[in-house]
Amino acid sequence: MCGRYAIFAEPSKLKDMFGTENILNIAPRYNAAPMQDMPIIIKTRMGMARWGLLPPWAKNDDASLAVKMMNARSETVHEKPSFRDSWEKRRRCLIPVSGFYEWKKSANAKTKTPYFIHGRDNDVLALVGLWSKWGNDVVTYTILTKQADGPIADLHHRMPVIVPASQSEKWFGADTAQAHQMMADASGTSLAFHAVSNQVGAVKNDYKELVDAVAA
DNA sequence: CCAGACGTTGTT
DNA sequence: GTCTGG
DNA sequence: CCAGACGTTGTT
DNA sequence: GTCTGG
Repeated sequence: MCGRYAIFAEPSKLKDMFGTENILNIAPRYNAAPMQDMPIIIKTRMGMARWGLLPPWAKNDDASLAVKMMNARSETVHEKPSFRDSWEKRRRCLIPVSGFYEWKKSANAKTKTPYFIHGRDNDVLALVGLWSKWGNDVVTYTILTKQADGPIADLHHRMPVIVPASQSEKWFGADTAQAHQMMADASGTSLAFHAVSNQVGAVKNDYKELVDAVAA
């Protein structure tokens, strides 16, 4: 799945990659966590939104509800009450990430090791997601997931749905059947990963060395 | 009818 | 063990 | 996702 | 808001 990630690309590079009409002056992040405001792309605009989808019918700005919606299974997203509305109304987004983290438990489950997963060529990855608006100004999003393939299948059996940035227009223009097809076709074969410091576990830590390789 | 959930991953 | 905060 | 808290009364 | 469970 995807419960922590990094985005440290130059804002101008994101603008070029996704062809957005605006640019966001965002600081590099090495340890983005659910319930934080992060950049997302909706069609040709880039803006900030809070990670963890709060459904429009929520009675309050309910953090315990929203945080559970940080991921949505691509296979069943259309039928879940929490995501249905966003799915049917094509409230799609792309989440730019430099890479994301997964924790692998040891065989005896006593310890866990964090890994940083990134594109083999270190390009920014475009994760697909859905967004929702609650009230007048709470915009939230979720990251879609699917069965893992490629090198990281050894690490985890689920992974975020990743599409080439060049398919941005296709993603936003697709009907729901085509969108499902795009997600089914998404692959993790061009990913690579390495073990990183346990320091990434604490959300308060947010510095560039977190993505550096350490002995596993 | 009302009350309560509404999610994922991973582990058993 | 379970919930909350980040 | 992980880390860290998990409580009350009364006082300022 | 809508569905499920009781």
